[in-house]
Amino acid sequence: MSETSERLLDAVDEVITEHGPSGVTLRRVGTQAGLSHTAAAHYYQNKPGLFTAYITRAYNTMADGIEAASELEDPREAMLAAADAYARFAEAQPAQFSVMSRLELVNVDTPELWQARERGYFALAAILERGQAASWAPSYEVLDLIAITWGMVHGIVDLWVGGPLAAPFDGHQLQPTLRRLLISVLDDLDH
Amino acid sequence: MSETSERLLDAVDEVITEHGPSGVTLRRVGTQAGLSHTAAAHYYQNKPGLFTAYITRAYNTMADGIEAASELEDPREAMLAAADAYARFAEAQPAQFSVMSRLELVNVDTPELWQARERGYFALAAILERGQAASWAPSYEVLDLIAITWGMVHGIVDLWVGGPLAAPFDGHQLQPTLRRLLISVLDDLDH
DNA sequence: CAAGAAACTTTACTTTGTAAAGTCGTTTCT
DNA sequence: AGAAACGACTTTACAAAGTAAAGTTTCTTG
Repeated sequence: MSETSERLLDAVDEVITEHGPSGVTLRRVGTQAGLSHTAAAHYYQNKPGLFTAYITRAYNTMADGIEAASELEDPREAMLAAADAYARFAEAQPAQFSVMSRLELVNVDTPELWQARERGYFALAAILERGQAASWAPSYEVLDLIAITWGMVHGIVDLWVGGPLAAPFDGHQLQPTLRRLLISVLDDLDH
Repeated sequence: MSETSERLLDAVDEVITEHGPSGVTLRRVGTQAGLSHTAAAHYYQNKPGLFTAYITRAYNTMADGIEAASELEDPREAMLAAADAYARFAEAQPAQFSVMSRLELVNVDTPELWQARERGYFALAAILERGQAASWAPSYEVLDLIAITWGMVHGIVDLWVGGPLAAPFDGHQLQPTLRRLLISVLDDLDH
């Protein structure tokens, strides 16, 4: 990863922020980075290649936060911290969050991308496995716990950020609300 | 809604299925519908206009399913049926589901679109209000219940359809899995 | 039956993605 | 040291796509 190729990914951020995800053009990205209109294609082959790199970096950034959370000893606290990290990332990097799930923009057969996506999954699975070993919610399969918690966290964040949940929750803040809801569900799961 | 304008929206479906969401071009849609390459622009002004109409129709179709479910007497059964409808729609109309949340593709200031999006929300809210009135999960605010259940359903479906949950749940089917998980959570919420 | 409107198509122009070849400074080989 | 090769881009060129504007044909309506 050279200096310049990183700068191009930063330029994608700026272009998305200014013109929205579909306002991203290779030419604009190049210009934004202070380079020629073909610089992005030079480094990343083509537009899918650029998005693949951009989204892979986003997943890795997000996974950093989740992995950091997973280092907390208490699995319950780790889970809440992971959800916090998720919500914080979505709000801090809306440009990135808004395109992370857009598989049609990327080259789907890129190992680095899948690896980056898996990091968050594995970190979460580790937290829940520890929680289960510590007799927290022992009656559930780990896989089911992942689906419930991750699904809920992702779903609420996704429906909140520009989605149909934004209006009814107007005036509330995502992060504390998500935390409160997750605590409720975790408490209920744990009996 | 004339015959022809509907046919153009069907053509969008076919083009997405064949070329993916970013393979949608006005020219292709026109050709696919057996018309000229500017026909879609003629009916819907421009590309965002076409997507706005397409996505609005998708939300309405989905809302039909949820509203039908909400007519079941038992609120718990209605909730499960609504989740079923959600998952069934996502699997039956992957082309539509894959672009429904892509706000950047549409004209966001289109009342019909927001109306269509709200229909599902209101139907769900009605189910949960009835559930609460019937002393089902009475300790929760309706808004929180919506966030938890809808968030979980949407999140799982979204992470499942082409997302990172697809791999670990390989071999399972979305609809029964979702139903099972939702039942668990509803049972736990209801104590 | 004439006048206009509806339902498109044709033409034309601009933006964008991308291939291919070019430039220019730095490294490596002999 | 001088030539060859390479890296890091830029320039040029072209086809696909969005869209504005004007044209054509067919249906309505007075």
